[in-house]
Amino acid sequence: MDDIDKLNRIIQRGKPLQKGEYLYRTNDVFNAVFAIRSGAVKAISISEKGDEQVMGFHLLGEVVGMDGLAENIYNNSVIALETSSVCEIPFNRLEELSLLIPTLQRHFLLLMSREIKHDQQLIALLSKGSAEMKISTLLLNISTSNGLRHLSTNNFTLPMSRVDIGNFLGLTIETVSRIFTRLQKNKVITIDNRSISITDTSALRTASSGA
Amino acid sequence: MDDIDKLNRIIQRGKPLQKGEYLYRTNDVFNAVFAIRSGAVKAISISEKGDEQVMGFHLLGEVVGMDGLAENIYNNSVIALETSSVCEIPFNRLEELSLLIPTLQRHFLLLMSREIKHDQQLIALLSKGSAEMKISTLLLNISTSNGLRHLSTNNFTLPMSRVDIGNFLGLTIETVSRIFTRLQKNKVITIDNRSISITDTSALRTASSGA
DNA sequence: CGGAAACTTGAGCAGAGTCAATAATTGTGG
DNA sequence: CCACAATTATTGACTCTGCTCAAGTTTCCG
Repeated sequence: MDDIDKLNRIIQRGKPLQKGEYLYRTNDVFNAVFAIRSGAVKAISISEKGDEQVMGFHLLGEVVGMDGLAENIYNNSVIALETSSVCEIPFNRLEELSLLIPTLQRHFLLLMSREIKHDQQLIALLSKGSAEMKISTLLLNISTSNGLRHLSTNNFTLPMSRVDIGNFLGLTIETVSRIFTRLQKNKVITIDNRSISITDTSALRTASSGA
Repeated sequence: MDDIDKLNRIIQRGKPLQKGEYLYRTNDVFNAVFAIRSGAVKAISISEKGDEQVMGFHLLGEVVGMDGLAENIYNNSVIALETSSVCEIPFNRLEELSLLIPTLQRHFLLLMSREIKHDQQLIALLSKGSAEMKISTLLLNISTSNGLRHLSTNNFTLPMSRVDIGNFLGLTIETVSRIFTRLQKNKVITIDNRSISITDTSALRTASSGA
């Protein structure tokens, strides 16, 4: 794994971001992508009318910043939801490197197309899903992501507020809250503020695909 | 423009697709992207439950098939909405070529990131928008796309059915129909089956951003 | 021409939004 | 470390947008 070695040499470990700090902002010049090493961030875009749209949450292990690649400026802003540390991967140096490591090109294409796939799943969810389906799916996604990083799939703390969840899924905070209490009443989850336990995964899975 | 020359040499002009014919299907092996030369197509994906989700419409001048690039199989299926002709751009030969034409690499990244941007606008629309906003936005998008190709921005024929529109925007066909008649009553558009005239563009723009 | 598919329109209903009041949690300065 | 303010979350009553069900009309196409 010599390639990994070379890669490691150009990665910069940045200082941790505090909650609410920006990793980058819309229209900043694109010069790096970032890997989340700990914590969690949200990506947002601002509409012409000035209101915020949450485009996604990114947890430990995920890579953000690809959205700036083509036009050389970031399309979204990314904000820390909690204290988070990120690795900066400078892109100009990465481009030099891709000449040496042909697989790297392909790797980037893969990252981008994964993003497209992810966005499209979200489109399907937003287009068809009830409030309960949306929230159940979000919980399952976080659970799955945790699984990949060897964290607990059944007990975790939500890094984002109800406002962010509602904004992301196209729901009001009241509805988000009501769905959480409903899922709890139905013994699918246990939730206390932001700490959540999935008590019946298969029921949650059923709910996420339209009871 | 020698590059364009080289490009032209590897493009294949295929036979026209008839309405309802597939350009490619989900899980087909990826080997080309396609430029729409005339007509219109829709991209769809099928959920686990077997129902169809319209992921987008692609009109004259657009490029489809990028969704297969990373994993070497197409994520979506693409179907002709009307008789359409497409150019096939074989990817393996394009890859050889990118070595000769460095700008081509960048061009592909641009196409992909444009797709991401587009998807994200759709996410914002689906997440926040009322039925009227959704439909107005769709009409404006078609109008704009026509403008780019030097077609009429104010009078055109919708290539897709109400079912497809509803499916795409997360609405029922009844709602689609009602919104059309409402926009007509408000003198924003004139619509007769699939032929549509935008009579008050600024009103339509207002409607699209939330009256 | 006739049947199927696509579209429109209406009446009633339900899921999610709005408005409003309260409770819990977090953060801050004394 | 406590008290108070600010933020965040819950819950209830009511409203409204968009869905369902149903009937009728128009368009398409063999």
